[in-house]
Amino acid sequence: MVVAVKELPMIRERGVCCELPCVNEDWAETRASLMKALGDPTRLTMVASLWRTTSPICICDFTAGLGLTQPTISHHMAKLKEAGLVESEKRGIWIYYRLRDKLPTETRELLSRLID
Amino acid sequence: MVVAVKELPMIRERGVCCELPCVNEDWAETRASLMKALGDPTRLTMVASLWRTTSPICICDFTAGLGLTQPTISHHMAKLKEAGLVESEKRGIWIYYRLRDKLPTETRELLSRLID
DNA sequence: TGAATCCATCGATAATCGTCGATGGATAGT
DNA sequence: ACTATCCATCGACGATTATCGATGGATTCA
Repeated sequence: MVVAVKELPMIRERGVCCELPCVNEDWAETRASLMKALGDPTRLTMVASLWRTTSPICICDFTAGLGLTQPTISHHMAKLKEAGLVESEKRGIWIYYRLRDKLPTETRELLSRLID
Repeated sequence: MVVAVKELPMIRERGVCCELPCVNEDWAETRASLMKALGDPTRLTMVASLWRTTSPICICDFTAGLGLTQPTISHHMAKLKEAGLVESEKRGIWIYYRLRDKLPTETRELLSRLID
C-alpha cells in the first residue's frame, strides 16, 4: 500500500501558495508554552522526579542532586509552577513540591508518554 | 482513599537533603531538546499542520499562512528537521515537507497526545 | 536571643533565540 | 538569455533565558 502523502507531485501554480490545515492560534500558544516549560533538561529532570516519587521533594533536594545553585533551582521551579505543572506546600522550614493534583488529563497523559 | 504523597510531614533533619528518583541525564537532554523544538507557537503550528494534512506543504505555504517572512519559516523548519521531526523532498521549484516517515513510536504517540 | 537552615527574589552577565533584510543558488517558463 | 519563483543561508538586532552571587524573610533549635 502506498501512502497518499508520498504521491507527489501535485499540480502547483507558481506564485500561488496552498492552504494550511487550520490550527488554532490560542491552542498553539498555550501548548507551546507547556512544551517550553518542559524544554530544559533541568526542568524535565525535576518533573520526571516528581512524576516518579511517592514522597514530596524540596528545593534543597534538587539543589543537592542536580549540581546547580539554589537560586537556579528555585527559578526553574517557579517556571514549572507558572506552567501549572507543580504545586507546593510549606511545612516548617521546608517547602514541599509535587506535581499538581488537578493536572488536566491531557497533560497527565502527555507526561506519561513523555516520561514512562 | 488518601494518596500517599499527601501525607506530609516527613521526618526531616535540617541540613540533610533527600534523594531524588534516578533520572538519566542523557534521556533528559534528548527529551528536553525534543520539547524545546515543540516549544514555540510557530513551530508547533507547523508540526500540527503537517500532522493533520494529507498533502505535503511547502515553505511558501507556511509563509503565506503564518504571517512571517520566508527566512523565519525556513529557520523554524530547519530546527524541526534537526530535531528529527520533519523530512523534505525537492520537486522542481518547491520543497515539500512532511512529518518524518520513520518517526519513533514514542514520539508519534506523544504528538498524538499533544495535537489530537 | 542568637545561630542555622530553607527559600524567594533581585541584579548582573553571558548565551541562546526569534525575527528580519539581503544575498545567491536552483529551477522553470517565456 | 532573461525573468520570476522558491528556498537556504548569512549577518544583525533586540528579547528572552540560564546561571550565579548577594540579600533578606521565615522558621526552628539551642
